[in-house]
Amino acid sequence: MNRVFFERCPRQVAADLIGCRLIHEVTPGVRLEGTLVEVEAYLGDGSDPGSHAHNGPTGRNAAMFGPAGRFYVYRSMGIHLCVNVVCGAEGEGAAVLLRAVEALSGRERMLRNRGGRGGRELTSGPGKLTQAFEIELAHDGQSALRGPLRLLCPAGDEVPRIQAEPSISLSKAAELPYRYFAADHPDVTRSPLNRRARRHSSPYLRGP
DNA sequence: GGAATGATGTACT
DNA sequence: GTACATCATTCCG
Repeated sequence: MNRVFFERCPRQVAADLIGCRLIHEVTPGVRLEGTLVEVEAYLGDGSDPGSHAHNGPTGRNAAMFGPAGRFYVYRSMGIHLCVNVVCGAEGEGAAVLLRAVEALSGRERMLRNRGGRGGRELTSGPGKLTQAFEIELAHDGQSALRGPLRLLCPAGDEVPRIQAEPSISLSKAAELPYRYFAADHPDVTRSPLNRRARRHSSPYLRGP
């Protein structure tokens, strides 16, 4: 995985990210690791009304307009943090939101971070995974290619079956954004939790 | 199982 | 003031 990987269309990046690893080396020797099983693409160039970048750069979304391959971390609904990877060309404002992972290592520490909520509730949502992985606002703008918090493509040949779920209608856009998830992990997120998905009764990481 | 709601920070009108 | 790229809790069946 290199910077060119992220300099493509966010939908291609999103599809290729499924099955990749999210790694957070909190301190030397303490390593949290998981497999990405659900992401969501946000297009750039003002073409995605649902994107934080749609109305141009602000203090919060500045990282989205920086070079590809860096994290964009922001506070959602006042309580939770969400983490994206910046994609496309610099200044384009494209990104992929990391929505769910399957925990691989450091599960006990994640469980503590999550206040004891484990099982499917451990990392099955944008706010949950940032809490479990100890992702903070300080990671905003940092590289996703190297550093304590980073993404890694597995060398193996385990290529998960990918499903794309076009969110057929945001109130503002026709068919954006796009959610991608590993079909092999239908249980990682609960059924529709966010209002938008509920409103349009679109399946939210439901099994085949 | 599914639906409604409060908590809470920030950007923006 | 309003709208959110959410989550946990509390209802109801």
